[in-house]
Amino acid sequence: MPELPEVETIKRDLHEKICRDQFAFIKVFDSRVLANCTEKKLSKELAGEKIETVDRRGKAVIFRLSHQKFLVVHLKMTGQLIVGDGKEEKGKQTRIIFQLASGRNLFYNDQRLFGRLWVVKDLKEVNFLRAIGPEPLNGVVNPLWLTKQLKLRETPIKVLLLNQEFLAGIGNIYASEILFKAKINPKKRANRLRALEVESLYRSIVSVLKEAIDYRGTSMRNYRDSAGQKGRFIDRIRVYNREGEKCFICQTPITRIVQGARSTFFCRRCQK
DNA sequence: AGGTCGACCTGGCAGC
DNA sequence: TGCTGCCAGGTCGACC
Repeated sequence: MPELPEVETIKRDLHEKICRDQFAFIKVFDSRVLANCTEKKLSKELAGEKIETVDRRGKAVIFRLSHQKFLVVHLKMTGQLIVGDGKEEKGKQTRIIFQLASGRNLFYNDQRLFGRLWVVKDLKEVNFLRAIGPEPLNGVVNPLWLTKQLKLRETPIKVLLLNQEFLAGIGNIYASEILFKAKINPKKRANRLRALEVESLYRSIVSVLKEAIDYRGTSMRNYRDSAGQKGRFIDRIRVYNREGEKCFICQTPITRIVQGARSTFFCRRCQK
């Protein structure tokens, strides 16, 4: 579910709300979400830990704690991190409740149980963080870097955008949206993009992700922010999940294809 | 090296 | 109403 803009929204809100608060008591309702520890170990490791910062890397939320320790949360498709004032009831999908010293609760909800949490001393202990590519919005990624990287890849550009070892944080919604904005056919091989297309792709990656952050993400189905609110970028979506509906530019019906077992949406006329 | 597919799960929705 | 099948924002590992 949550891609870079959704996770960034959650990260900013959590940093604002619970930074400097402290974990008090942790209750686990489904231990399948614990990637590298038991309920007992999680409670023991976190109890008394102060939250120094809340960060993001790709689609993961990273709580930096006192005593050189990190809580890493990957929300996968349906995970949510929601802050309550301490009076809210546990929901059907609540898998963990973190009670904070301030009396508030941090809920980890996850319908499909794909999400995972790690407690580590070193972020390199988390496999996907070791292999993850650069952040698209932090200045490392630029047209020159993109040009060099694309030259090395024969894979269809849509599939490459989903590869987290290439770039961190882009998922299925934004991959389609970025390529629509850049007017690039999702089936086009990465190394076949012309200089102008690479330039356009770079600008689209940055502008689509930034705009989606401004709108606090996209709520297709399950996504909610840390207050349980939906993201508003759904109103700015141009192609995702719009099969058969008219392209906003040329009125051609939007096409759905399958690439790497995932749906891709695009306009046959605008994206040559 | 790159691709494709199934597995991991629950639940919403369309169609019959 | 209720059943079946399909689909879902992510990733991993097996296999070709």
